[in-house]
Amino acid sequence: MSRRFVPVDRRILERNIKARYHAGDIGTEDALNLFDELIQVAGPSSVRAINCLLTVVGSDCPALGVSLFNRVARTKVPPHNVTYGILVDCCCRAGRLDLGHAAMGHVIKLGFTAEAIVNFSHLLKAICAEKKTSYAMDIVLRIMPEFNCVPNIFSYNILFKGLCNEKRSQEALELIQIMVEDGGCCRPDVVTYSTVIDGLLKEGEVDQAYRLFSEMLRQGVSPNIVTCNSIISGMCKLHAMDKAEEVLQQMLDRRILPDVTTYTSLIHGYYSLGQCEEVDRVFKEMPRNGVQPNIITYSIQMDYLCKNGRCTEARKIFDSMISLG
DNA sequence: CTAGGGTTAG
Repeated sequence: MSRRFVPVDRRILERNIKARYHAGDIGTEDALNLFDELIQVAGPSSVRAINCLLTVVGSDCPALGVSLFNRVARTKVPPHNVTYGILVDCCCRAGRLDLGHAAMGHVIKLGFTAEAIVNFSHLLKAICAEKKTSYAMDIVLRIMPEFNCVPNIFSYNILFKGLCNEKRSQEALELIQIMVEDGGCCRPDVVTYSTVIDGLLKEGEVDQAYRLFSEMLRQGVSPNIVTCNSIISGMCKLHAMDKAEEVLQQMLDRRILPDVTTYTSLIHGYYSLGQCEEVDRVFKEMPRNGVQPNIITYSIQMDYLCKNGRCTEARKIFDSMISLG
């Protein structure tokens, strides 16, 4: 019998699993049943179908994903690097960073490291979540290169998020400068800048945040609606309304249409400064850009009115909301 | 088949 002979049953099952996975048509229960079925007849060709099933189960219940992996390990199906990637993610999300490290140990032993960039990302994210970003930085800057695994922008962006979460946005700024000056393949992108600008604003550094936003534009990195809303919201919370308006203007210049979140942030900011004329101006501007207030916008408005002895006006808005549905 | 950022209130 040819070694490349794959039993028909197995092949049909594998093909069926992959097709259903790509159609988004496998729930956790289905995946468990299919796994039981497949594992009976599984061979080396089954690993991709197994990866699909592990992904489904693991994203719903990481601990169950780990136990399925252990069942795979007892068969004659050698896991791929990707299988280990799914495993690392399951371990980390199950709160078992120790097992995540152990799984990476297997990846290293099996010589998968050069292609294990995503596996490292899962681990880095979990390490940063434990506020051990310095350790994550050591992995990115020293350990990964030692294993010929070249860190990419994802690796760095995980570090940036970790630094900002630890209120170390100054170090994040320095790292951005190093990446820009290096001019290599790993330049800061929209996620990098958005993350660090957000971190600076959460530390109250309006001027630095605004400077970094300008730097981002100068570097030719385009913001998106999500980026802008984050910046505008942060600036409004710090009562830097002039800066928030400048960012709004930059949005309009770049044909990024403000949405209800953008305007609601501005309205909240102006109310908190007691600048009702500005609030009125924003309310008038919204429909001109095709944006309607939502329940949050009205709640902010009613909150302000009630706290300033204008309950009758608030009541009118409340009633109008009902008639607006 | 596995990876990164964010937003409006109370």
